Amino acid sequence: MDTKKKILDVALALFSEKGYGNVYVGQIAEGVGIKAPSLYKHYKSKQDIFNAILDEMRERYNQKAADLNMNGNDILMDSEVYKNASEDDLVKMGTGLFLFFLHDEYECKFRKMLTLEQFSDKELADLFSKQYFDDPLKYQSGMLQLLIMQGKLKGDDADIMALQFFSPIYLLMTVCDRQPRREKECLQKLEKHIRQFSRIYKGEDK
Amino acid sequence: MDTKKKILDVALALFSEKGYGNVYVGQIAEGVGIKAPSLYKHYKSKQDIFNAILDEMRERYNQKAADLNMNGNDILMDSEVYKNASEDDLVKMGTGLFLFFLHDEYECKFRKMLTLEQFSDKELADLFSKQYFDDPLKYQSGMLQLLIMQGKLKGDDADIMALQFFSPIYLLMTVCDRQPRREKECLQKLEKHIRQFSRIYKGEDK
DNA sequence: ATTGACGGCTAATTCAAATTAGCTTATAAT
DNA sequence: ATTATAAGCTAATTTGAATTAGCCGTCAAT
Repeated sequence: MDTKKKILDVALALFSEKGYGNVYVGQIAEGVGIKAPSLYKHYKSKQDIFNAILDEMRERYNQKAADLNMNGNDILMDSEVYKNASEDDLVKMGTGLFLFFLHDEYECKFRKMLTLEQFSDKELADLFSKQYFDDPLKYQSGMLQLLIMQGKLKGDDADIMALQFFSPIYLLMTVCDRQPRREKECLQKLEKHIRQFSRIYKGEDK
Repeated sequence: MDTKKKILDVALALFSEKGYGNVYVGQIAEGVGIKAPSLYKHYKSKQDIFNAILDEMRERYNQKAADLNMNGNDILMDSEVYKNASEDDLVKMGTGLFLFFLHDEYECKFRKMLTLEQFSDKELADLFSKQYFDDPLKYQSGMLQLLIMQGKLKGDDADIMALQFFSPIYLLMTVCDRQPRREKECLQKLEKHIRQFSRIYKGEDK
C-alpha cells in the first residue's frame, strides 16, 4: 500500500485529535509502521506533512463543491424529495446529511483539525469560515429561495432562514464531535428542530 | 502588581491563541516581564499554570451561574424588558449579551482556549459542552418557557425554541472569534435573526 | 541588626523531538 | 549483469524547551 498516502492518513488522525503542536513525528511513524527518519523520504518536514493534508482537504472540498454545482441544485430540486417536500422528507434529508458529515472519515477529521488550528493562522481561519459557515449558508439559502419561489415555503429572507436552519445542525454536530456518546440525543433534537422549522415556514409569515 | 496573577493572564492570552502545546514557558515569562525560571517560583510546571487557569475559569463560571440563579430569572422576568417584550427590546438584549461575551476579556479567551483543547481530554470536552451548549440552552429555555406562560410568546417546545434562538447567536460569535473583521456583518445578521425569531413566535403556531 | 522568605537572575541540566548522515536491500530499467 | 532509485533502518546530531541549582537583593518581622 502507498506509504506516502498512509502517512497523511495517520497524521490527519493525530492532528485532528491532539492538534499539530502536540503530535510528534515519531507517533506518526509508529502509526504508519515505520521509523521516524523514514518519514523524511516522503516529506521534507512535519510542516510539510501538514501542508499536504491541507492541500488534500482543499482539493476534496473543491471537488465536492464542483459536483454540487454541476448536479446539486438541478437534481436536488427536481428530485422527489422536493416535489413533495413533506416534513418527513426534510427530516430524512437533514438527518442523512448530518450523519454523513458526522461520520465520514475525512469530513470529520478535517473539521476537527481545522477547529484546532483555526486561530493559528489567518488563512486557516478564512478556510474554516468558508467551509463551515459561508458556503453551507450560501448553498442552503439558494435551496430555500427556490422552495419559496415554488410556493413550498413562505418567507422573505432566505439568508436568515438558512442561518436558522443550519446553525442548530452545525451546533449539534460539534456536540457529537466532542461527546460522541450524545449522538442519539442530538439526533432527536435535530429531528425536532427540522420539524419545527418546516412547520414554521410552511404556512404563515408576513 | 501581582505577578502570580499576571502569569495566568499572559498564559491565558497565549493558550487561547496558539493552544497549550504551541506555547513555550519562555513566551509566558517574556509577556510577564520576567525570565522563564522565575515562573517556577509561582507554579511548579507549565501544566500547573494551565490547571490554575482552568480552576479560575470554573470559579468565575460558577460565580456567574450562582448570580444568575439568585437574581436572574426573577429580576429579568420582572424587568421592563419583559413587561413589554417588544422586538426592539429583544434585539437590544440579544445584542448586548452577544457583545459582552464576544468582547469580555475572560469570556473570549476562555472560550478560545477551550475550543483548542476540547478534544484533548474528556473532562475538557464535558466542560465545553456544559458552558457553551447545555447551560445556555437550559437558561434560555427557562426564559422562553416563562414568556410562553405569560402569553408573550406562542410555542409548545421551549427546548427547541431555545436551540433555534441560541444556535445562530453562538455560531455568529465563533465567526467573530476567528474573523474579527466580520463583526459588523455578524451583528447585522444577529439582529435580523432575533427580529425574525421574535416575529415567528409572537403570533402564530399550531 | 539579624533573619528568613519571597521573588528575581544566570548558569546548568535534562530530555525529548526533529532532522541528518550514511548504510542496506529490493527492484526495475538499461 | 549492472546500476540507479526508492524506501527502509540505526546511529548520530542539533536544537530548543522545560526544569533545577544555586546565588542575590529586598523587606518585613523578630
